[in-house]
Amino acid sequence: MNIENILTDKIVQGFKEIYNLTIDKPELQATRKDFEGDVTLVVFPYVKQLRKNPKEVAETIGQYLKENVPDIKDYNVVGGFLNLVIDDAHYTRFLNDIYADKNYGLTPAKNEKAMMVEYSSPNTNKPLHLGHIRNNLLGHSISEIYKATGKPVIKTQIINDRGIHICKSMLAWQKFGAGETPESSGLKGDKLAGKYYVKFDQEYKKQIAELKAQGLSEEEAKKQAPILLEAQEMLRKWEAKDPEVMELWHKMNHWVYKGFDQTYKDLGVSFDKNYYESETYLLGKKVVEEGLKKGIFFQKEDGSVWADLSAEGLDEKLLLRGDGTSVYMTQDIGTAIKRFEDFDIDSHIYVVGNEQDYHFQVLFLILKKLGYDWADKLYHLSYGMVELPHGKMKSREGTVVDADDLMEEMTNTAREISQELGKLEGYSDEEKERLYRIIGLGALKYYILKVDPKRTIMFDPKKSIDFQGNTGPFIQYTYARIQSILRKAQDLRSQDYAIEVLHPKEKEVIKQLELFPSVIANAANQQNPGVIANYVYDLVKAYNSFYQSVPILAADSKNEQIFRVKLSEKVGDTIQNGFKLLGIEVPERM
RNA sequence: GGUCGCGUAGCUCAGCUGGAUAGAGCAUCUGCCUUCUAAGCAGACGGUCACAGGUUCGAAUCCUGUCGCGAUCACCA
Repeated sequence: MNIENILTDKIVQGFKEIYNLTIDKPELQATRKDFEGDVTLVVFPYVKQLRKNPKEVAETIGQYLKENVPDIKDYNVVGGFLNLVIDDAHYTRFLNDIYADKNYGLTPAKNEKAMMVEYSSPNTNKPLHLGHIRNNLLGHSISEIYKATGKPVIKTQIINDRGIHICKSMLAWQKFGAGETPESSGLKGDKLAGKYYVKFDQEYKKQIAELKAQGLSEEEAKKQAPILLEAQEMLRKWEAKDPEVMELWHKMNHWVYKGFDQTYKDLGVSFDKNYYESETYLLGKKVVEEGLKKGIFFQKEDGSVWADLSAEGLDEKLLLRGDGTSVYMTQDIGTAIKRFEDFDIDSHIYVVGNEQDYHFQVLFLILKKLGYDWADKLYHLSYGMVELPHGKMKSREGTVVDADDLMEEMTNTAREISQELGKLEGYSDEEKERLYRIIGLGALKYYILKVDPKRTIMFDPKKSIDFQGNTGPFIQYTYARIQSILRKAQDLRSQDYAIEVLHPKEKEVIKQLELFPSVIANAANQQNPGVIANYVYDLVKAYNSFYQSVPILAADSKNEQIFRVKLSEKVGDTIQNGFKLLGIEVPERM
């Protein structure tokens, strides 16, 4: 049992017995390095009610804890701070207790309803880019983190496979593609579709220029360009299920899905269930119409249906167009309801960029108005944009950082650094390449996930990402070194130890290990994988400091060797488990 | 203009459910590879926590206002 739980119970009991005062479980903090002690209780909050001075209260509680908690060896008081010294025996015992549990900190799946997590949600007219990488990493990681708290999770994406943008790439392929396929061109399917989406835009711009030369205004030209009219015509045909258009649509989407699958696989993310916009885009209509009958929504003269959210401090929001067709909001209403029908879930996270904050605010409000009791169990995991040094990514200006390219670049950088350092000599090329990928992707994933999701990330592709300091490779490197020790000390791992006194650095490492379960809970509560990343970093810092200052395999006594090897192994396990929550692999060597 | 988010070291970021003297990495500088992997360790340098008020024993953290940056306020998705 970790020391904090023991102590907080005793502190509550102490206040009751001594002062007859009932208090909440206190928050303990780590004692500052410049003071003696391991954990600290701040007594200021209680002195007011007790009308006693802080020092006296701290002394009294300190004395009580020393007498009643065997692991409290001593205490000291500085102002209103009660610093408690914990016996080394507690820490050696703690390591022993958790040593054999390979899943220390992780809670097995509880028997309760699942949570659905939606992320990625790509358009099928262009490849995935850096923004999707942040989205996918967050979605995958938050799913893993919830699973680690025991919550069953169902991962999903909504694939935006319909609409004018899809028709644009289909049309351009039809006109200029000359039958090109992924096989014939050697391009990934999503790249091929993206190529023709760009092609469309080029042609469109050309036509606008021509029309302007003929005397039309910019606005008129934009509306009248023949290629745009053709695309709109294609969308109408699609909605009428024209066989020829449907066939083309199926063919190109199939290419794109295959390309996405490859990117997802490389990125290490996956989905339990896909939803397609083409299958769900009409769903919300019925619900909205029923809501209209019940008077939850209202209708304007042109027949359009609206939600009035002015009482909630928001505007009116369109739900159905005058011609009865649905909009984005309508679709999301329908999709949410369908998901709660399809699956036995009690909550839902949408991993979507913060430019849609307002959309989700409105969506959740509308579902609540419609009377769904799960409406307040919907969360928008809103994340900031990824910005490049020149500003935002714009696909039309070619400043998009492609997801596949970026992953390859990271692998290349890992390869260069590794070769420069002369690491991995003697391993097969295949093995080396596998490790370069693990390291390169580790750098990328860690770089993105360690930052608080709501913050905008500044990403400079030229400078690329560091491999030193607070980075994925730094942590992976520590893991690899631990594995090296374990290979050499195989025989020590099964033996028992008896340690009386700990090296201060060892104690710091175990204190860090003690925090792991609560860190996972925090990460889930805050929906922030960065909490895990920064924790693992702290653990590794503590371990490295220990590793450099005391020998592990050449320790003074056999007991110490065993203890230190086991401690190293546990740190390795925790790095691995922590990184798994971030979707980052860990190398046996590097 | 309304709403929401952000503003901490030269740069990238922690800390934010109020607690002791503000924490890392990068960059710059100094040491440490005959010892378990130096992608490492130890140290130096670097701060009016955007600004101004307020709340209290105590504020980077909570409240109000100001400034700066971004997003959003579409019969786009």
